[in-house]
Amino acid sequence: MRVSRLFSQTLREAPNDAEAISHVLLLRAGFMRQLASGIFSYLPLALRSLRKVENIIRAEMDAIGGQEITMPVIHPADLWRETGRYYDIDAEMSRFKDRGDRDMVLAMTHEEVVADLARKEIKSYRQLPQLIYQLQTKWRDDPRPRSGLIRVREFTMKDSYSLDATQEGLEVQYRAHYQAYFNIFNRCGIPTVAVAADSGIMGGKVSHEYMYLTGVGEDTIVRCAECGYSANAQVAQFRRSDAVAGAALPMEKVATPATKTIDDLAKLLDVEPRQTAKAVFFMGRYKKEEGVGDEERMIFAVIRGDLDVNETKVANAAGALGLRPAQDDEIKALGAVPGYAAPMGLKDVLVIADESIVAAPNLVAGANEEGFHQRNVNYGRDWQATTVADIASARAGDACSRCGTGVELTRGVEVGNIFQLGSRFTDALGARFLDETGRAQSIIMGSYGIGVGRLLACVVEHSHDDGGLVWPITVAPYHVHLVSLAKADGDARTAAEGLYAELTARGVEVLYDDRKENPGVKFNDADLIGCPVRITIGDRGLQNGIMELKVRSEAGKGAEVPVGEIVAQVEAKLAQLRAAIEATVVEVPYEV
RNA sequence: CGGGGUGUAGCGCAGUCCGGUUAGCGCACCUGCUUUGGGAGCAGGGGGUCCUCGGUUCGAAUCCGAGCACCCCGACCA
Repeated sequence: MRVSRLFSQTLREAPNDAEAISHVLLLRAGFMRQLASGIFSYLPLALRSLRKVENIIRAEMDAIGGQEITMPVIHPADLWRETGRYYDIDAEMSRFKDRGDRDMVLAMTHEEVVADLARKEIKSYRQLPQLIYQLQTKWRDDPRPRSGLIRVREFTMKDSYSLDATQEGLEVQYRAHYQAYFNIFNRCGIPTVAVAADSGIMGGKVSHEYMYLTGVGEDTIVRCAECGYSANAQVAQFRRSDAVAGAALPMEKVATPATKTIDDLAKLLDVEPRQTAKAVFFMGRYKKEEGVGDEERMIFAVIRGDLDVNETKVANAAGALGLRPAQDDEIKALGAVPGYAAPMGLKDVLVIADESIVAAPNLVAGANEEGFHQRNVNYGRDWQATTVADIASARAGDACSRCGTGVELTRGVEVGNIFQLGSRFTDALGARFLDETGRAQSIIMGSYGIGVGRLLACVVEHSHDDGGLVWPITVAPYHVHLVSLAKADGDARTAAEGLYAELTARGVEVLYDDRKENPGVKFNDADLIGCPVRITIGDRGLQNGIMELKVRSEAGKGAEVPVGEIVAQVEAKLAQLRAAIEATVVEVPYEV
């Protein structure tokens, strides 16, 4: 491709509304342009890189038996009603009517369509297992797109779906994805970790998220350096510190004016925070039926005072689709006193208690009266929870649930996820097969996603410098950026045109800067666009019989290469870069 | 949805507080000449619903009201 003919232009200055480095560089280098919040056009350079990512994904999916298909972007709402997700999912799914007044939705994922295909196509155990996948547009009306391609509303996702006769079969396909995903991310040049995750709207039990660790990430990951335990903070487990032991004492009301926080309270009564009980109120959203608004229920979460409540865990324990903090007037409406709420004597409230509460005797809890607390509150004797569960958030330094070492918290971007779905969707849609004995059985499903654009953004976050992008060879839009310093016909131009033609003929992808620009402009653009290898051809070098070959990722001046050796040296360098990436593709032990 | 911020040429910005010639600067773009190995120089030139609608006023980019868009933090989410 000739730069003079390239559709996009580079920008000297970044648009003011770009903050994340991947966003800034992809805009400046002319890879993409924003149309609306979370909606982007991908220009020729970006599309080339995206296609390469997609082809890496295809190769790995095909290698584990995947068959590529394409499913519709627009689905009839009835299909989503059958699985119930039409009601479970809120405004994130966009809905509209077609001309026949039929309810339709924009696809945010494809479990429903796959289960529908399965019920129509799969009749016999002989047809199983299957693995189908697609690379296709998703629309998720995210309330808060941000950071360029890291979180968008319209995006391309690779989603694959496994269909199996048995749970064991599902696990085989799940493990195949587990490794294939590492292969994909490594080939794209980014390190990732697989972490235990919440399954969210997918349901199911086992799932992993693949995290690229970076400060710009929005997910918090709990990791143990000692034993390797890693989990999304939403579900991360840890060992709670011991409670202060003692025989149960009689309850005793004490005046505690103006103690809205646990710290104030502990100080006033001269106890440790872990000797108190903390109450947090949420409104939980429950399944919405046709034509009816959200049904909300008050949830009262109780946890030991030294711990923090984890909303995802509370929602799961309470069976709610989502939570929001309760307002003071909602709390009062139930007869509780904000700041002094007691778990005792509440009615019509779902009480979720953390495991830490049950084992801790003689806690200080609210007295349900402004300015008063109760001492010596004991679980079981004085109050009961609807559910006792793990609803605590792990913090840095908390003891690892496996080995007891202090855990670390890091931030990450989720570039992929894998779910063992089981038969939730196939049961809902009646997707069954006949087993060897002629009995109908539910098809067992798994689903597996990778955000292609987000992955590309992570590659940029991982690989750039002050000059711009530094593409791994595997996803670079072009292999070679050929800079011709010639502004008019002459030896340099002839040599550049000749090399461009020769490399292209040999299958090397070349971006050829044939513009009549000053050298500085061309070098800066080459650095910004970030192709792995740059060749510079100028009259000065040619007079000495050399061209310059520089590797983008290596500092310093490039190498002077005799004209006659340039093609061979370029090919050798490209092979070397490929080999370096390939060396990162290794077996990763499977961890649940 | 809550909090904060920003909307003036393709990009970056000034002008707005305190209303008043023809709305300005840098980069980018076009023409010519010169220059030519790390964002060149000179000269000439094109490009604007000053986010939108309404109001105040002799007069609005500027003041008032409403709305919209985009960004950041949070809620939320994959």
